Amino acid sequence: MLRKPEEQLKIIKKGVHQIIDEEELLEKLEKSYNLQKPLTIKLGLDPSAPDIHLGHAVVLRKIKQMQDLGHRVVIIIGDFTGRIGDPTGKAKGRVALSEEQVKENAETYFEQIFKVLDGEKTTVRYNSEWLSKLSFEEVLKLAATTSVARILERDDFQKRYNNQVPIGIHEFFYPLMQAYDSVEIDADIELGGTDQTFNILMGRTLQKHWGLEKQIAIFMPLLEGLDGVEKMSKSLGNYIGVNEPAEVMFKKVMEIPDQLILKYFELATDEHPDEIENIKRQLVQGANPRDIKLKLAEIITNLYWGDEETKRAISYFDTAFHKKEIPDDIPELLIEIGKETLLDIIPEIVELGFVKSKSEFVRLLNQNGVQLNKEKISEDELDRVLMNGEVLQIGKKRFLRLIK
RNA sequence: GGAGAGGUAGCGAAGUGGCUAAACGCGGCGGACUGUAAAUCCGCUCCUUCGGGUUCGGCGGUUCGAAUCCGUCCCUCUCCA
Repeated sequence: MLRKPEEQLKIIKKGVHQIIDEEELLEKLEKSYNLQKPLTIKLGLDPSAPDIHLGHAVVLRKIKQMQDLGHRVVIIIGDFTGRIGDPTGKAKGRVALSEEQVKENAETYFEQIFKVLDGEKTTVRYNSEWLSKLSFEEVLKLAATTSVARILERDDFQKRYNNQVPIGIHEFFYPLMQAYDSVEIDADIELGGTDQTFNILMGRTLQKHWGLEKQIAIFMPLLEGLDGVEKMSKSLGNYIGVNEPAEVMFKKVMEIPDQLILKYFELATDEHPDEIENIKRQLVQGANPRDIKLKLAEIITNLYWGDEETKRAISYFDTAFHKKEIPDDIPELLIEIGKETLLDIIPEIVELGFVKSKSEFVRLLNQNGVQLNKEKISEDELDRVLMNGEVLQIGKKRFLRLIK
């Protein structure tokens, strides 16, 4: 049933940034093959930010490949870690999540994750199950496995320390708690982005301490977001969410900087390496990156939304941005009788989130950023009575159809 | 416990009684250009019924007037014990 260890290794290695340690991995694969016993892959999730984006998906895709090789995944919902705060320190004093919120977030996660992973080969655990039961004595034992100097090696701590940004003592336990999860489930492999280096390696240290076989650490490259510089993250707003509507996803892929096209092919699609080589050649030979990007956007959108939705997204993109016409499939606003001018509906479009505030609307208007039926309008046209089906547009991408 | 330095818009950072809704940079948004991207240029970036209203860690005070002065509280950093 399982493929030969060497073959497995080859598949696993594709696209990864680093494996610690490759020889150990081969040994594990051999053992697993000989006993016909799948390996346990650990995937830890923070329950506070339930939006999965293409950056997360890089890791998920790799895990899926291993599932296809017959291995099993244990998802660990970090409900306990999530309850005490945020290790990045960005959201200080974050409110503790209630049990229900955690459950709710977890559900949202699953809905997204299983767009990539195989649910049949996945187990879900909550780390409060074991972490909340540790005694102070056991916590001390945990803490004694490392030193302050070692803990401060962690990138995030180091940065904050140098920038004189506070670090809570309890935050030192984050890596330890996460690492302890590996002990608890006796993980064979843990995957993560390179930003997880410290935490994942800590898992190895702890497992050794507890007399277990050390887990293999597999690091995936970080995927840059739409800005092309920072890693994709929700808080930076440069992300492409797997749950975003097909049209949005398509458009966002089209917005990535050209230099990232190949990286996206490598990390965000399941294209064969030969095909990626082929694309690289085309680019070098001077193909218009736009066309390559169109293909990329199509492949990615299709992975999450399927053929039909993807077709719709393509045609939306083509009309709205290429031909610069008004697409069919846009949000609508029902106009109440008696409030039939643009001026009248301003409060409602603010309410809708179409514009942030009335002032912003006025500003946009003065900047030639507002169009009605593809014609720029000015302040003194605000009191014209609107007709059924007219389309209000802001900038290049915001459309609203007015219905009577 | 002691000494010192700080807390200003999404972020970084000026501003030490009125000319400050608050310089400048980044980010974001709109326009031009384009390939939809990048680069570049221009504009905008608290809310508003356009009269005004609410902002500079919190609260209270001084003053005709406070981000700026005083009191108090909270928070952060550094050094010492």
